[in-house]
Amino acid sequence: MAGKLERRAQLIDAAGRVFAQKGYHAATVDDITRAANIAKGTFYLYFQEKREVFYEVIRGFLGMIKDIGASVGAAAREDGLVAQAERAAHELMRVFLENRELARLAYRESMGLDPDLEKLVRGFYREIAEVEAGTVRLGVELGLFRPVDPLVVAYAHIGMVERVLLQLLDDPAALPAPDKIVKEMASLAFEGLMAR
Amino acid sequence: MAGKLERRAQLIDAAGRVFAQKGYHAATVDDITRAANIAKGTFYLYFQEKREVFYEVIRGFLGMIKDIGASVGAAAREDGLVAQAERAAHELMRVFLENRELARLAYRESMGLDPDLEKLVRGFYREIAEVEAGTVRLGVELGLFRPVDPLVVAYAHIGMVERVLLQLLDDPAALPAPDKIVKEMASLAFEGLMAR
Amino acid sequence: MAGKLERRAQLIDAAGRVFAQKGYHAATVDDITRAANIAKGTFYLYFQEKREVFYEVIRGFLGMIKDIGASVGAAAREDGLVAQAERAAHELMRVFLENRELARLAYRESMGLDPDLEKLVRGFYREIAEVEAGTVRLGVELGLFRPVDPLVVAYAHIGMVERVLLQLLDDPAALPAPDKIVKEMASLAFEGLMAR
Amino acid sequence: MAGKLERRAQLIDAAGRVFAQKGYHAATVDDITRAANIAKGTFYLYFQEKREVFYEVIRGFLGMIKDIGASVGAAAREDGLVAQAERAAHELMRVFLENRELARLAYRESMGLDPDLEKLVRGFYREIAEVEAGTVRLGVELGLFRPVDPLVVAYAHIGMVERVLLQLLDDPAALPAPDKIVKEMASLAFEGLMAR
DNA sequence: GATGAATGAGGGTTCATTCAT
DNA sequence: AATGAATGAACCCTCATTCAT
Repeated sequence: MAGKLERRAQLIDAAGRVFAQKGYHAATVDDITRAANIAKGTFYLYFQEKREVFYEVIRGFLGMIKDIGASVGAAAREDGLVAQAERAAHELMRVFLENRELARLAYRESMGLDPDLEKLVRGFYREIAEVEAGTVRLGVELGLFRPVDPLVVAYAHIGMVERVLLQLLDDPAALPAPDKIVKEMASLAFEGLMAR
Repeated sequence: MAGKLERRAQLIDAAGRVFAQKGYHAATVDDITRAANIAKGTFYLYFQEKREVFYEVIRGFLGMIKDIGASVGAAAREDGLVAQAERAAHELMRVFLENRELARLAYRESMGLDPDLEKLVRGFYREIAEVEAGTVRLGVELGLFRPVDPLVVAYAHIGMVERVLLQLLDDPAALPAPDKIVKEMASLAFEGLMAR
Repeated sequence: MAGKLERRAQLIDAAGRVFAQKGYHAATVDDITRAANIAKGTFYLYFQEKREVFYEVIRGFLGMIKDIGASVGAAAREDGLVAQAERAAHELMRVFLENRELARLAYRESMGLDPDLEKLVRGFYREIAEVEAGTVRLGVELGLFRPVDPLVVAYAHIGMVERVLLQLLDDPAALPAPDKIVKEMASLAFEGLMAR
Repeated sequence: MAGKLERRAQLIDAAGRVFAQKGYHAATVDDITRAANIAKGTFYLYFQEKREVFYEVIRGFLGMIKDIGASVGAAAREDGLVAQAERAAHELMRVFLENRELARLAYRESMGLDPDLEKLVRGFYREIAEVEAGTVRLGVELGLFRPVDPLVVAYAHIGMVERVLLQLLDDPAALPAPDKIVKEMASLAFEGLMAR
């Protein structure tokens, strides 16, 4: 009954939990199959090698993030860029908080393990950076924003969010409440620090 | 003649090159000792275990970054916060560009290998975040900056720089020249995006 | 077909031969798996570590000895304590002679390798000493024996047998024939040395 | 000032303490030189290899035991064999109790490490067995003892003493006081168990 | 498809011994 | 004689992957 793909998905899910807890290297194929309640050999009916599940785990997580962009972008445009950015930040924060360990994992170990995976991650960054750069460019063209290099600004925005979110996962008590953080970062990005 | 500490430093250096190239797990102690032209066993006269050199490699890199803060801070204060920030960004960029592989390594593998190492890295972030937050707080108190949460802003600044630098290491051709990047980021941080 | 336990038993057997020949430390896991015609890694499917097989090897040997006590004890009681003791001594001698190398191994290396193993050996001595002490105590109560400290006598008996058997294994030519030895020791234990 | 031989003796002494505490294999040459307050390399000016010190440590201990035989034998002969035997047993007990760890060590690890050492130990047993056998033979010839095989009896006596003493070292509380033990064993050896 | 026993390459670490100073 | 840094062989154990059932 369980089709090949469901089974595969279950394995990716189990692997995600195991990797998130122990990291890629410390997690054994045995750990994963035990977590998925299947025999060790069965694993290799669904994946060629250990790295392949890891790839899928990360791909899944990055997919969740990309979906945010899509869904926020798909939502009503009328409420302005700032509101849209805030909504996206909120969503992102939710995804990170709901998948803490996975988020940390993706950040920690997605580079340097495997060329394919690295390509995936770089592609992910390029993609979201381009989306963000597109938004910025639009704002500039509309005269809403100063003339800036859209790509640099895009990466800067990504980094801001990334680091603050990771910090939030590591030590939530040290930072203000999520809503406050989102507001602060949005105004930082749009308004800058200077007093007027 | 070569004191114990120089020897240790040479080993850390050799290990840094090996780790940077192959990553922590793929690098063997053998690789390191071969790179350092010593026998395998000699390694263990200077380190208790493989993780220990890695710790030192990362510590060295983080130290270089912290030194920037110190040296820029020590330089003349009169030229204002903005100029100071730009100088720090330039220095940071230089360190990253001169130690590309090490920088990538530190970002890739400094988390999740070892509790001690993790503590080191978190401490590093906390430290530089506090310094940055202090600067921001000062700016607010002087009335130069809007009232903001200094810590959130500090982490945001760190993230901005971090991500842009990593992107610069990965694909320099995609971004503007370093000087341009520094200016862009400084104005983004201080002025924000909004047209006035 | 071969159940997990048989396989384990085969390994213990092979290990016994290897350990008996080379001693615990000189024997490598490789030696053992080669003797058992299996791959090195397979060993670790059946034992957690090298010490564990050794433990089982010793446990097996001590078990053979304990079984003698049980079987002799279970045999007819009517023929008196002396005859029973002689029968036990004969059996013991047979076990030692049939497992020379194992016997020597057990005497050589069962102490000081591992706390668990040490506990096993001490428990073994305590157990057989208590059985023997029980027999002695019974003899005293029946008025067959002089009043003595049963435990001291028990250990003395064990030591007598032990040392003579080890000597027999080392240099059989220097001692009388087994039957003669058994008789001599029995009369020494029961009658003492004194001329009457 | 410290002649070569004193130095060697100090090293043997230090090694004895280290071996007694950790056993032969767990003790490193480093442990020994540290215990002797000398540099590692210096060790090899006094011994060819690790096994050699161990040999000397064991030889020293066996020598202490042989000296008992000599000294007791040298003492007045007039007081009879039984008294002499009791005196020897007392002395032996003293040596064991004063060198607990060394005694255990000699019993545990003197066999199976090294052919030379094994020859030493076998020679030791043969020697004391022959002395004891000589005494027994004398007793028989004098008509004090029954006609017995002196060598079997000698090994039996050695084993009795050995096992009881080792048991005393392991768990003194389980046995009667030393004096009581000596008396018990002497009467067991000479008188046997039988009620008259 | 599923199982899980078997494989064997690989790597970190120890430590007796050597040797240049 | 003494030192202690350097050596490198040796070995235990792990674990991704395979394969017979």
